[in-house]
Amino acid sequence: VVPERQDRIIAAIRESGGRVTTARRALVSALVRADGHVTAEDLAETVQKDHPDVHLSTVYRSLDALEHIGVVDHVHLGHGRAVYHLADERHEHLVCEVCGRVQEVPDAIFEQLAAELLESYGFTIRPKHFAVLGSCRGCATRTPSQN
Amino acid sequence: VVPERQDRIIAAIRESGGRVTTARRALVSALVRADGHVTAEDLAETVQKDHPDVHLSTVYRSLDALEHIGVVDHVHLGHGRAVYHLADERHEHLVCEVCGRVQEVPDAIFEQLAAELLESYGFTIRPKHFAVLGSCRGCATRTPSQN
DNA sequence: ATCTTTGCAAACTTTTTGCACCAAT
DNA sequence: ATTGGTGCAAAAAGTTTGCAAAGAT
Repeated sequence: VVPERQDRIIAAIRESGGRVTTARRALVSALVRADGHVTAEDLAETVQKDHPDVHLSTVYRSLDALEHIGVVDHVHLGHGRAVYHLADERHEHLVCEVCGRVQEVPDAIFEQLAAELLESYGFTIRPKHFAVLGSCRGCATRTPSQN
Repeated sequence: VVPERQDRIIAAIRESGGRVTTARRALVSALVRADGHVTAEDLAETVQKDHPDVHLSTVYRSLDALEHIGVVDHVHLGHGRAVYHLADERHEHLVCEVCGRVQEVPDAIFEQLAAELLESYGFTIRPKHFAVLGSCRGCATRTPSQN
């Protein structure tokens, strides 16, 4: 178990004036146990194993609340659902358009790009918000399937 | 006018076995005249000025066809609509999360990152597919509004 | 007691699809 | 004459919202 992180998040909810409910406790637990790249629906399913009447809309609303207090971030990996993860996971996503696999890479890889965009364009990137699409090692020669 | 590009695209449609219809001609014209960053709905509106009964679904289907033959690409700039542009525009998008402004930067900026990801992870990026989010010069100090 | 959060159902937004008709080759 | 494209309406997919009831402080 990873109790510290959960407790820290629960505390953050309380500090922000939010209330700690069963649904939120379960959601935080699901987020901490998830390996990242989970959709709201994934999280809802996990939560619903123990608390079957927690509704998907509650998950969305709670994720929104957690995002507002900086605990959670979400990323659009392509078409369809967004994926959510804890904000303290400092990594980016590489999404293979051929096989669909998602790989995490350390944030540091983007530092050079960030510096260049800042110097040349005055643009400060917040890279976590979007994934980098392409093809992974095994799929490099094949054509990316349309998405 | 920019007739060469239109003609090249029309030819490409024909070469791919596709048919050159009024709707497609108008769509290609709208794409060429657009400054990039146009949604399917933007394009539909432009097309409908001259051809009011071209349906949004036709625009989607034609964009899809053009994307299949490599003429068009689309990008998700955040929540909501995707934006489409001609594939021969070699640039990326920087989207400011504060003021919403979209800035184009040359592809070359991403070469170093591409090389690093390829060497370290065997990952070949297709960067055009997603935008880089962050804050532009004027907005750098302000907090990005939640999106 | 108060004020937030919840469950539900329904709305909403963007994109896709089924189908019968039309049009390009 | 074929076969692919089109308009329309309706479905899908993902997310948001209004409301009254339930729950946390």
